[in-house]
Amino acid sequence: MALGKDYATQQCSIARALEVVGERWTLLVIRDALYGVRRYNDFLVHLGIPRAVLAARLQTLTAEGILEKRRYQQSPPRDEYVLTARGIALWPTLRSLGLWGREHLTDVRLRTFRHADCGTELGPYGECPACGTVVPVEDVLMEPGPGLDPDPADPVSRAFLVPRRLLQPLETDQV
Amino acid sequence: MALGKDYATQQCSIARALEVVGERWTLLVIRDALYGVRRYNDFLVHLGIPRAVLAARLQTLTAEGILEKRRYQQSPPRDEYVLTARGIALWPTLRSLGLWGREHLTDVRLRTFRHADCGTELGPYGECPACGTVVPVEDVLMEPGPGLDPDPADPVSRAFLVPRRLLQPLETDQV
DNA sequence: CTTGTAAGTTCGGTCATTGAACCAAGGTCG
DNA sequence: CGACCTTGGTTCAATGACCGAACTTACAAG
Repeated sequence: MALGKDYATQQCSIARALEVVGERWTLLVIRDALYGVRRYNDFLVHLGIPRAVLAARLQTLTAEGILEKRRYQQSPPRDEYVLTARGIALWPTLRSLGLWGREHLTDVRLRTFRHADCGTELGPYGECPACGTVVPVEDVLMEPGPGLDPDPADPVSRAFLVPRRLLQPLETDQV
Repeated sequence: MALGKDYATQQCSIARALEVVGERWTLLVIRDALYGVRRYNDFLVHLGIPRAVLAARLQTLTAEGILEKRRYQQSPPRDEYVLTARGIALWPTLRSLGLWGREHLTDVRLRTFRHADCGTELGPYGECPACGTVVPVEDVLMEPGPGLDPDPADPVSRAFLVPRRLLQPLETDQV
């Protein structure tokens, strides 16, 4: 556990949140899940995470109600991990964290997020400045930016080179 | 480092951000800095963090330009750590993370954040719904909520039992 | 019946975190 | 003067987390 009992003494919802999502890799797993990744192997190749750590994180996130494990084929038995409402609710946090990283650290535009209905680029908190509304996560269009490697090694990164809606299931087989 | 070279291969500003602020304790140090904590000892007692880890985090955050070390008295020489603009820019991220934690994990209202000018409770991203503007961090009033321990052990937590503006320097000596 | 795939588990080595003890520069008290 | 206090650290041994590689299971395809 990232913080364990230490954070339990903290009377703060930020500390509580970090107990759940503050471990290494966890927020990146959730990010990938928002981008449409659902399968163990896709997380694995896209994140470059050790297998044991990925298995542990998926289990913790499932236990915390952020991901849901569901069988997507019977034979051979295969499960996928899908974000719950609780997990999807982390989108504004990840959006603002990514924006901070872009503005204060990288200075390169790697991805652009737009309101799919009107094409307007999202504001800092995931709202649409044109429509004046909070955009539902499934109506966010993720576009590749100029800073991205045009020929990445793994199939998941390749799938992200074309505009996609958030939460739209990734089908690496069909790529 | 939280993610080290592993994250460097990720073409993503979220991953870059987590390289800098994703290590254990780091976001809680920044949270405390936003709440007005500036001194080594105040961070220490309020967070319950090991001394060596605190020293390491303060150094990293200073090197990354998120905190600034400044001398606040000459004799004996004493330094304090103050947030830079880059550090203050993490407020929306911490605000949305805390809100997520409150809504999805704790269900108890530990603190309330208001626009100091008009008393309206802040919206999910730190904006003032009444004024329709983004509230500057120093104009955010932090109020204790009913879920807080009314008699905490450390003086920093005691200072937080009374409404305070964010970034207002904590003077534990005067409490 | 050999090979392949998806989703893991196991394991030895390395790296980070922890808590306790120690250090140092300068006060303050008697 | 000498003893103790405060602030802000450093050092160190023990524990725990993470890492990468190898192995496992369950099934399908050729």
